Amino acid sequence: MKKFSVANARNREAIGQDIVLQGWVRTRRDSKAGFSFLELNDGSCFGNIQVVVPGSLPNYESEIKKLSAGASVSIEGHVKESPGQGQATEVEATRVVVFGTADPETYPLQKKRHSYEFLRTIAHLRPRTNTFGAVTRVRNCVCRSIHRFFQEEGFLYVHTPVITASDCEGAGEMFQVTTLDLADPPKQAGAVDYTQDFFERPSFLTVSGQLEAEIFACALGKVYTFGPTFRAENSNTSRHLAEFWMIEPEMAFFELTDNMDLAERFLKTVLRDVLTQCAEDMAFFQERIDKQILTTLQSVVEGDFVRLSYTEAVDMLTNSGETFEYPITWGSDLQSEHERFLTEKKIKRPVILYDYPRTIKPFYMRVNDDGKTVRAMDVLVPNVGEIIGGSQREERLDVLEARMQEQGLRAQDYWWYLELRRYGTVPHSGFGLGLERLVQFVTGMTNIRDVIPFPRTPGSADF
RNA sequence: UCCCCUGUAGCUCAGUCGGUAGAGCAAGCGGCUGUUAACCGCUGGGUCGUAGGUUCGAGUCCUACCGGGGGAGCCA
Repeated sequence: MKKFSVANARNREAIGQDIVLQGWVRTRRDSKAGFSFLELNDGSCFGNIQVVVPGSLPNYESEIKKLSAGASVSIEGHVKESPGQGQATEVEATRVVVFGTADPETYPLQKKRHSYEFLRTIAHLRPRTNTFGAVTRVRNCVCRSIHRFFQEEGFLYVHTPVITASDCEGAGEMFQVTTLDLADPPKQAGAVDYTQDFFERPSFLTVSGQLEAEIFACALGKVYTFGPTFRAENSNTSRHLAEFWMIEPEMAFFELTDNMDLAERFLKTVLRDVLTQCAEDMAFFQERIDKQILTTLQSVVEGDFVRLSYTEAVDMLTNSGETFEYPITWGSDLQSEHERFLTEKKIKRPVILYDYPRTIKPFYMRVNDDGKTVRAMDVLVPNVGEIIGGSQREERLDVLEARMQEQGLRAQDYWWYLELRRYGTVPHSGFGLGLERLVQFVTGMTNIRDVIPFPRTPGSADF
């Protein structure tokens, strides 16, 4: 007999076949007519398959009648059209093998709604819930779509290092990596002697692969990274993780408008793929998580992103008539409330803001001819806020050196980065996208800790 | 890190003005049923986050700590 996934067995085309199904019991309902219904799920799709188990099976009284949520089984049976409502097919079991029971007295998952807070405390079991199954499948779909998009656009997937010895990435607090004995580190003149550490210098977990990605873009054209990223910021919000996955494309011969075009095309492709490939999971998010999610995603796919310069955005906010907690002044960074107003209330679509004041952006962003702004861009989406941050990179050696000096950075720490400008420099651009924020946006899940299998946040690294 | 809220049964929560603890779901038992968040009845289930304090008396008021949530900052 052939093994079928639940997804395949639920398909009408399976009717008439003798199959094997293996998975976990979601519920059991008994009929006093002498048989039982089992709802079985194996992760292959959102829905369960209904298995009808006749009372004539030899282990019916001894095992089947004791099955409860969470038990694991292997079922041999015949697929037929279901006479009941709610499913196209069902399986009439001829044999049921119980792999493992799940004592209902102690099994934490019940046939009811649990809070996400509680489910986080049982991260080893929460993938068995409807919501986390759906999140996991959508997250997988997003990742597949990301790779497909870049591969079809001619990008090379490059692996930038997770461990970095340069303390100069400047994108936030870093986790230090060391093999020194922290209780008694070797010392030299009162300070820790890092020449005795594993890499013979202080080293850290990466906060961005961008600078290394630029190296490959400046040799091979279009590249992207997709890997884990670490921030030791003590930020406790529904949009931040200490360990998250980031996608960073980097393109030679791309100016900022090319960068914006790519970002827009990229997001639309991913959303379109999720809508078509995860329809059943998305219907669940629409029903139980966010009643607007399908129309929101659909409108993003169909319409153009609105592009506004920072200066235009400041004017729009100033003239909006809206009262904000924080004042709007040209030259200071926009607050969350400002960004949310633009993308959720005023424009009600994704917004790309660009040409930010140079004083609030990092050294590597290209300075505009006005001398006051840089070629930065942020993509803002409803509900999540900033989902993409990127820029055209400064390719002029002298300007870059001046910018580093302006921001108090030592040129020798960046010697290799500067050499990219010294030898065959090219205009280039790129952006960074947080995978979990994208999954949040797509699913409507409000807490980022519920779109990653094992969230790491300040004070929390269980499982 | 700051501000606000919160912690009561396995889970989700109620608990009034300070007077010895409640519901729904889950579980166990029984009934009913081609059922589908099944339904009906009965039963068991509690160191009220922790430690102090006020009081004749604290789930309730006060303080500290711990956990969780929301918002802010930082960012992706």
